[in-house]
Amino acid sequence: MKNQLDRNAGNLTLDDIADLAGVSRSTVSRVVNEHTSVKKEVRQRVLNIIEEHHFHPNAAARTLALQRSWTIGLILPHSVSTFFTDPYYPNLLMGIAKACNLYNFTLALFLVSTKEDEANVFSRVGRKGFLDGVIVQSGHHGDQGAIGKMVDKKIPLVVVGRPFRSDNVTYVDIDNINAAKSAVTYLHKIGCKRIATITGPLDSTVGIDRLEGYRQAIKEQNGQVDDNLVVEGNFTETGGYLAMQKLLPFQPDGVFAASDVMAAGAMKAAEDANLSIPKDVSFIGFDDLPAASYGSNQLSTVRQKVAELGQKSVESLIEQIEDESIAPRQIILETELVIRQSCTQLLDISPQNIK
Amino acid sequence: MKNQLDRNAGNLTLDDIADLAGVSRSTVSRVVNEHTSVKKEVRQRVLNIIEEHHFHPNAAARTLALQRSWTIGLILPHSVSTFFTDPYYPNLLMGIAKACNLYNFTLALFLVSTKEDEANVFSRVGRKGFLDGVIVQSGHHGDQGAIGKMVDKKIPLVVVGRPFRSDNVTYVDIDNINAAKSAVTYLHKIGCKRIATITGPLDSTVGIDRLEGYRQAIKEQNGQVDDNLVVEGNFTETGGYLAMQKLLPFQPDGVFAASDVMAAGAMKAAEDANLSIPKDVSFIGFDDLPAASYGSNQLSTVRQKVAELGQKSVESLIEQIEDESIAPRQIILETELVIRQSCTQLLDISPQNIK
DNA sequence: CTCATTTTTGGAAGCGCTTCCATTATAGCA
DNA sequence: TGCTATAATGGAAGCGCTTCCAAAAATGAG
Repeated sequence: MKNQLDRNAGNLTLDDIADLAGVSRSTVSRVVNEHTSVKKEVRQRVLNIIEEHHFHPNAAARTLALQRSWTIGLILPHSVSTFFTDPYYPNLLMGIAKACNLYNFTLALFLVSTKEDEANVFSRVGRKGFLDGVIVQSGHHGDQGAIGKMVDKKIPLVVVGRPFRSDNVTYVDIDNINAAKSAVTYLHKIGCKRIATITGPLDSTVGIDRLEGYRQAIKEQNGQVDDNLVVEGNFTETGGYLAMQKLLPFQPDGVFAASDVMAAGAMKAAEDANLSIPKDVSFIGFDDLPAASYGSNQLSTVRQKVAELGQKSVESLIEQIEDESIAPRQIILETELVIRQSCTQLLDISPQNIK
Repeated sequence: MKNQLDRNAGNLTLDDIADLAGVSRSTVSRVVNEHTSVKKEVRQRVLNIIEEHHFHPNAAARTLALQRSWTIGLILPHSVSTFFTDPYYPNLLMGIAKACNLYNFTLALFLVSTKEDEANVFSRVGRKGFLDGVIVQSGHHGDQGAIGKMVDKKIPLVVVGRPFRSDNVTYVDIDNINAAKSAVTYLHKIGCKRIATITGPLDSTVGIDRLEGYRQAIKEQNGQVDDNLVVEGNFTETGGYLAMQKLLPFQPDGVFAASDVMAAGAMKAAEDANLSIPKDVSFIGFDDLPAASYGSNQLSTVRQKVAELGQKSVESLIEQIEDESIAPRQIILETELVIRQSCTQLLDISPQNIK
């Protein structure tokens, strides 16, 4: 034992500690795991030695014995362009990472861009003794495969954002349709007659739902949806800029963009075309990024608490990990319409005018 | 065995596969690990069964036996404000994640904000059987503790960004001093007489080094450093905006900002003060974010390849993991001055004018 | 058709931990 | 003081894998 000890100092095992404390391996294990059945003095003695030698039980051995790794996976199937361009992801990541810290879980991050990545990642994620559960950022058609596999393998799973096939899957999301609807309705109330929208990618549920909200709002105000006023964007600033350029010939006086980042691009395009905001055209974005709220032309937006989305998904996942029999459920978070200078002001802001 | 098999279908072990194939556990292990000493037909038979049952060896057991987890940790000691505000982090993350995919490593992400997090995270990171090595994003004084501990514990380590105490530590960085110097020198060459700088936080090596580059450039052009023209920023857009407001009274005609994000804020402030860019004041940023290069007022900048920084750090870490005797070394990546419309043009762009 | 080599294979130990079960020490009660 | 009930401990098996070592099978040379 001493031998072992010398051989790789600073790399003790339970046995080493047991020797040092003059007790058995089992007892040390009990101390580490806070079992009550250890005599006070013994417990203290062992604890001291552990402290003194900075002992940490080997993670792999623990995982093997307990079939629990205290690690959760986060799969971000990112279309490269938006990951480092739209603060949505970093925000989500922060929320998730913080929650992991809080509950003492480790976060394994998988950024998936190619088909190859996907196969690769899945072969690792599917492996036992590695992850206790998985969070998938979803919304694209392409994710269905991955999600299906998790469900089949009965790996505890939470999806962020409504997936295309949402039966039998726990997911966390906001009510995109109504959130979008309220923004467009607001534009109508302040007098916009030609309200345009720059949508998200229409192969994603977010894109589809926010457009649906726009449609519903227009129809409810007895309007016709004019296809010229609907342009598909891709959640990038450049995309917003280009989309706005397409819209300009049709002279919109209000624009609902499906993300703040696209709204920022669109506003630049409007300014470059010498339009004045909000006099000539009002803007509402979506997300409420920090950057939206300073400088001139502060952006009106639909606030969603992305970090909270992340936190809830972690919490819900942990629940599943701890009780595998929990039934799939949906968690829908609140959003809030935040009006700033990018919209002409509504004079009478009584409640019935806003919703 | 059959019993075992039924009990939890889809969760086979080596033994199960061995039974199914009519060979021993050892043989299956050899097949999985691609040892050559298995007879062709046997290997194929085993492979088929593995395929058929979607067998993946248990990760924890493997880690325990081999003392290798194929997982690396990334510690981002983020000051909350900049993580989801400056695309630097997402970019770095992307580079690292991609490299991990490439080499079939898993990435464990630790976002550290509070002291409590730090202790917490370290107790997990320091544990054996969990991570093969660690990448730390550094540059702040606060990181020294964490870095020191890794070094003490002999955990393979790569630091991104020059740490304050860089002896005995492998790190990956760019030459911030010279990069900043070349930007400021360029401003001088195009005729700016009152060149200001918005620095990064001055408790970070990036902040310090880029300021040092500014200083050196000014001095080399026989200038005096005017303290009124040096304002500390915090790598946020709002920070850039506020810093520029402080600079305006001193009428700078050229501004070097230590990040694109701050430059964007600063330009907004200039525009809000009715200055014209680049006629009244030229700007150079740092990073070359995608957003820098579109719309009006395209930003000149020092391009650094952040994703590559990430990739190199992974590669260097893997080298250390595979050969623990490798000596600490520094890897310095190239930067490039990219001139766009935010600077008045230099008519004669012959090489000697640029550097 | 032997016998010595070389390939292939199976058995068993070991990676470091948890936990069941049996055993010993302690306490409680008559 | 002796006996039972309880608290505290140690031993051993097991989590699922790799790999050393020895045994068995296949090969080739004489």
